Amino acid sequence: MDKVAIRKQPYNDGLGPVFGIIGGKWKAVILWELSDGAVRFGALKRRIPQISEKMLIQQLREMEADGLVHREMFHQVPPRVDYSLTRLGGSLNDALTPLCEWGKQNLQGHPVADETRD
Amino acid sequence: MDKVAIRKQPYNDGLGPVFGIIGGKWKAVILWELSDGAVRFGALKRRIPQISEKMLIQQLREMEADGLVHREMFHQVPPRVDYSLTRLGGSLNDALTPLCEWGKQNLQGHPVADETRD
DNA sequence: TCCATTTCTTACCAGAAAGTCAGTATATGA
DNA sequence: TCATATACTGACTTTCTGGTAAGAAATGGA
Repeated sequence: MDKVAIRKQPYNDGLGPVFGIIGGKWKAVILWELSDGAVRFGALKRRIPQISEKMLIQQLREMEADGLVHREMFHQVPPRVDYSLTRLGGSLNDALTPLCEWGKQNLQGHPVADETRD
Repeated sequence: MDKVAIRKQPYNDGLGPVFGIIGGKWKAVILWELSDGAVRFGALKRRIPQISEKMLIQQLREMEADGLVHREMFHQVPPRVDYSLTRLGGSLNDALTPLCEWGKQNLQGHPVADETRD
């Protein structure tokens, strides 16, 4: 594995490191998709259609290294790999739900996320 | 003001847009620093020493546009500008606290945020 | 006159993050 | 023999983010 870029964040009562761990475009989404149990790589890909394979793998690997995600491979052909949340990943997911709720309540139809503005 | 880059996020039960709004290196930190009332630009700068003026202004402007932050200028010389949270910004801050707690409990001494790894 | 103060703007640049696309391995079934 | 499915890897390119440095405006004070 090659050198992973530091995802550096200013410290701030714990919030900085958190964004270091789930910052970026995909991590939180992936975490969310894993919340109801183990999912195969391919299935995960289908659940998040916009992501590229490369990104999905890259993010999963980083999350695995950070102890959020568990990876289990079955030696079959064609190969099968299941991803699931660790206890830590699950707890992070829990900590994320208020934020998710906030989004649902306050960001419906908000221009951010699908438009450009001046 | 020039075209602001879209901060595009994949939709996911509200979580995508949320990261569109507080994603990036500084927003959450700024939000946090505003939690105990209005702060002058200069004071904010001193509270977050690592941030550059350009970034601070840029992020504040985006947060203002997103309705998270209120900007009040006093016509004095030298100029004085106060920033404070809107109700929306405050509620986002609240939604952020579990995440912050999670970070404090689970990320103490974690390599992310101040190191490089392989 | 010249300097300091404060908030902000602009131009430019480096590096990081994310995207595209082609390729690899292996057993199975047609 | 050949295509298929699956989970990846690597090279390359594009887009985005963040950083530095310089300067503008306006007034009061040395």
